[in-house]
Amino acid sequence: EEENTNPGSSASSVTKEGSKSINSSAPRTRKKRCPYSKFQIRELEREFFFNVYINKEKRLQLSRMLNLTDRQVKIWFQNRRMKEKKLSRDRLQYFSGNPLL
Amino acid sequence: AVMILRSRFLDARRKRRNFNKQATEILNEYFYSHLSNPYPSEEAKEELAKKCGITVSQVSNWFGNKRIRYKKNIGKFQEEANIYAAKTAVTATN
DNA sequence: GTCATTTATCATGC
DNA sequence: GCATGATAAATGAC
Repeated sequence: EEENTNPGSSASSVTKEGSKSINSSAPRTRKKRCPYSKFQIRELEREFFFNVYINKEKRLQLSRMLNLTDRQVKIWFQNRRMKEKKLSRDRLQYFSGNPLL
Repeated sequence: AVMILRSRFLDARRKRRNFNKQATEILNEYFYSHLSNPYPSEEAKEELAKKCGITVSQVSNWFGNKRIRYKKNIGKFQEEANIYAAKTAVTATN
C-alpha cells in the first residue's frame, strides 16, 4: 500500500516515453512489469466504473495523481477492457447450461 | 440462489486446479510436434480445448506458459521433449 | 481502438 | 520447495 518505485525515473533522464534517444536503432529494453499499488488500482477502477473509455484530459489528471505515465494509464484501460470482455465470456459460459437457473 | 452461483463462479475463477494427465499429454504432443512454431491457430485451439476438456482461454494460457518456460530453460525440458518426439515418431510409423 | 503475445508475479497444488 | 495454472503490466501487429 505504498508508492511506486518507478524504475523509469532511475535510469537516465526519461521524463516521458515520447522522448527518444539520439540513437535511432536502439533495442530499447522492454520495461519491467511493475504491479500497481492498491491505491492506484482503486482509483483506476473508480474511473473505469464511470467510463470504460477515458479521455485525454482525465488521463493526464489520473496519471499525475497516481504517479504513472500517460501511456501506462492508457494501456491499463485497454487491458481492463479486455479483462471485462473475458469476464463476460466466462460468466456467460459458466451460467449457460446451468440447471439451477 | 443467484448469489450462491455468483460466489461459486468467482471462487472457481480464482482457484487453480491441475489438468488431468491426458489433457497434458495432448497439449505436450502438439507443442513438441510444432516446436518450430508452437502457435496453434484459433481453430486448433478450439480442437485442443475440446479434446482436453478445457476452455480455449486455458489452452492459450498453457501455450503461453509453456513457450516462455521452455525458452527460458530448454535443458530442463530436454527429457520431456525426447519422450514426445519418440512418441510422435512411433505414431508416424504406424 | 482491439487483441494475441511476452514477461513477471500471484496463488495454489503437492 | 518448486511445478503449474491464472492474472497483471507491457509490447506490437493491424
